[in-house]
Amino acid sequence: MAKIQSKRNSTKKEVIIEKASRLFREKGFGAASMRDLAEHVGVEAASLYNHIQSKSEILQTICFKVANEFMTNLEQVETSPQPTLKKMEAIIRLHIRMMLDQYEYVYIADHEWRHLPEPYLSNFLNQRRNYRKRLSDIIEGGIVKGEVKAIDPYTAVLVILSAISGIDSWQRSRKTTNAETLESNMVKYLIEGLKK
Amino acid sequence: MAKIQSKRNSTKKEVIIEKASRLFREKGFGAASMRDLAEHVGVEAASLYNHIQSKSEILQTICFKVANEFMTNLEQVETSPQPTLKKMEAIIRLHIRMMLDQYEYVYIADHEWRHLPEPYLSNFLNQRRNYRKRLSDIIEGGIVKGEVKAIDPYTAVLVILSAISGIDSWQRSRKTTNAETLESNMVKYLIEGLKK
DNA sequence: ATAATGCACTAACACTCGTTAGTAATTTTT
DNA sequence: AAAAATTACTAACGAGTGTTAGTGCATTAT
Repeated sequence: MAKIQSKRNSTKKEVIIEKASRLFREKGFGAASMRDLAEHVGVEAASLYNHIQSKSEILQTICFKVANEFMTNLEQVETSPQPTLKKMEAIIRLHIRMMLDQYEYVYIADHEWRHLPEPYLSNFLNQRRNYRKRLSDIIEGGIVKGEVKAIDPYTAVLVILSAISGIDSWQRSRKTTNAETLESNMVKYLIEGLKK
Repeated sequence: MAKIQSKRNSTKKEVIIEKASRLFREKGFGAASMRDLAEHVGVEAASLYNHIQSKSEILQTICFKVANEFMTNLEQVETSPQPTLKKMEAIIRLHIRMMLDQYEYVYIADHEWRHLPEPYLSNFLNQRRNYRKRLSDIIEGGIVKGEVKAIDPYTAVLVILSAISGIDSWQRSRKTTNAETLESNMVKYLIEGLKK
């Protein structure tokens, strides 16, 4: 290896992706330029290409990293023997926590996936559709077993996921509210709507 | 007046803004180009500037049009003598309906406001903060009067607004669900979380 | 020690961007 | 009918875009 690694335990590629995630969130993927990014990394724009292949490769990495993380967790919850409401609570809590401490990444996967080039775009949307379908299957199963109020499962999924992804506008406006309070308030509201 | 107005009852400026709203939503403000827009309007890019002053003027028009519409409605609800839950239901229903039939505009005001130039950006954010504060005041008033469950009002506002703004991802994936069903399912879930 | 690799640099290419200037045609106002 | 205003056009501007080529230095592997 050559020069100093800016951060311990991270390759330069990881540093680039980390800085990019911040930039993409602040300015949007389209408005963030490679020269912008290079400046934040502390290098010339052309040098970035020694570590990455393209601007959109960064976006792909971020989007699928997030997607995989959620998918992995969902599989664990699906195979666990908890009652439905506990499953949903676990999923909700994971989403909130991801939103709070991997804010940049999650935000981008939520809002900037549009700019993925094909075939990654279709792939991503398929994964997302699949994820939501499986979430709504959990809720539907809960209704059948009589553990959950009779509500349209798709609507419930929509409400839950959207509500959590809205935390971003929270983060900006109220840094005073601590994370646990927010999390428990949110869980309370969202789970209450599922209880019989 | 000169040439044909592409649509009855709308000036060319309105046509431009209408087409732009579609484009801005699909590609994002940054990625949508004036030449793109011109093509949709059926004119050369330079000709657009006979009707508008700049690209960001379009964004401003859209964002503040939406903001004003919500503000006007909020004022009506605030001064009406309904119980708190009815007030909230009215607001929720308006938001859902706006989302369903002014989708493009609302989406842009929700997602593309970042690209507003100052001082419009600050202005917009102030209005938004004000709107949310007043919403949470309504809920807080309901709690004091014992009409609403004791829940953190800000969290409730966040959940409600975010959930509704998530309808966009619905619109794309399930055109089969009719609007009234979606609206009533959503109201059910969101109001249930407020009931004692 | 020598060869091979890794990585940052400068320069540049081939676009695309929002926007302006200037002009001609058409329509509206006087 | 003459003057004024409206609006679409072509051409072009300067700046910014992602990205590639090519060079040279520093580190690693042989």
